[in-house]
Amino acid sequence: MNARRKFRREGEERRRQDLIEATLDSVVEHGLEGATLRTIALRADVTAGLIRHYFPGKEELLQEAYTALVGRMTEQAKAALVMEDASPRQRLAAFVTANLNAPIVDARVFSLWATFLGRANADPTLARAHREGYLGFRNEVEAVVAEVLAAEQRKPDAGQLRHHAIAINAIIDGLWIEGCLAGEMFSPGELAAIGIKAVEAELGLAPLEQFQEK
Amino acid sequence: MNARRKFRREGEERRRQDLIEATLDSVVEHGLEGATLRTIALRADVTAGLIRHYFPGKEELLQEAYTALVGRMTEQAKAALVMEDASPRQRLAAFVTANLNAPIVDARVFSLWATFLGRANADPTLARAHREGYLGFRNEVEAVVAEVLAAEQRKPDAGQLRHHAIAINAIIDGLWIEGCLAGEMFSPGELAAIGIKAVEAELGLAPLEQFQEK
DNA sequence: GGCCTTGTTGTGCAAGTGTATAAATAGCCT
DNA sequence: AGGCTATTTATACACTTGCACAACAAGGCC
Repeated sequence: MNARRKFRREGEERRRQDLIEATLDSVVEHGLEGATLRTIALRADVTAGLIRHYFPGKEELLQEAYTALVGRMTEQAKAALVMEDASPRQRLAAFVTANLNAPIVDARVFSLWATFLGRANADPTLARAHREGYLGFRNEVEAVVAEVLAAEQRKPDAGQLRHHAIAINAIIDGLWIEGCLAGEMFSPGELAAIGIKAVEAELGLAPLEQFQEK
Repeated sequence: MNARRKFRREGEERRRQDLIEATLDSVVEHGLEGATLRTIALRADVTAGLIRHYFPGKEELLQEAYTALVGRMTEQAKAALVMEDASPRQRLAAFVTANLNAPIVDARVFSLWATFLGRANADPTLARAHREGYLGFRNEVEAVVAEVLAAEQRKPDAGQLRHHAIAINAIIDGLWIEGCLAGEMFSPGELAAIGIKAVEAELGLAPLEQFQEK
């Protein structure tokens, strides 16, 4: 007597995205291996069998989900750089600020980032996806740094530029983690302020309208 | 005719440590949920049933493993601070250097760190273990920073001190991650050099025997 | 309106999971 | 030497997992 479940046919792209989103949600909640096909399907309001219609297997689904996550993260981060009519220094500050506030500072995103990255050394596919995202990010940083220094009439060589980019990248990453893991320990905007000061110190820029301590 | 497997009785503490080590190895290789009791037991050269004799269940085993990991990490990190006959500034530099080289910079440790932390927001026990380790670390940083600045006749207030500690912590964490994930992209000692320069810039210390760029 | 493609469901299955518990034996104590 | 006990093995069990496949029906097409 159990009637068969009603369903609607969604467009292929829509379904795939829904499944990926449900996968990320499940991973946040239950971990990588703990996110089962049935859990994912339940969250996508679909039965488990359907997943196999869109993805060859669980592994591929997870990989696509991670790729989508990394893509979204770097896209959001870099979006802060496209500002018209702004000095290089303002753009750099805006970049730091954007990366140290919501939605990039977010416990859910961090959970996903850490969960997937934890398996990077055992899964070359994940490792490569991360590497590409990371290098893209760092290149963006390096480009802005070059602009900032050029505006200050300074001509660092390639090695110095690279070191600045690595350090600034580390500052942003480190503060991002602190914010994601313990957001309530910081007042709004505090992380961004710390980040901007640290970045400017790294580049040897004189503070603008602020006084140095003492 | 299968003879029963031979075995030796190990001391309790020894067995517990072996099991914890085997657990960490399995987590690195297969992930949190992928590390099954049988895998762990195999690695510890023991049968699965024995685990239940030392730990109430899998969850408790994982928690103890994580606690052991965090303890080892913070212990190693802080060990670099106990130096006799060294100026505060030298101690700070040694601290940064120690944290940006092996064995702290290590792909396996990073994998574990990320894997466990990925579940911190869903598992309060893990979250607390991390929080305690992190705060202890940051307090150490803050103490050294205070010494360094005092030696330079500077008297930052509590807020400035806190901000410096947060920033320096971020620098170390961020560079640590870069080193763990892409160690081969950096020449030996390069990360430590970048870190020391960034930290000194953050604190507004004049470089010692090096020239500024340009 | 009826058909036909294919997105979607439901069921089945072998392998593997954590846990429980009985059976064996290693090694200390007297 | 021989027993006692706690450590260790081995087996059993209920349940979940990823995957395979057959049945079904949603919705475009003529």
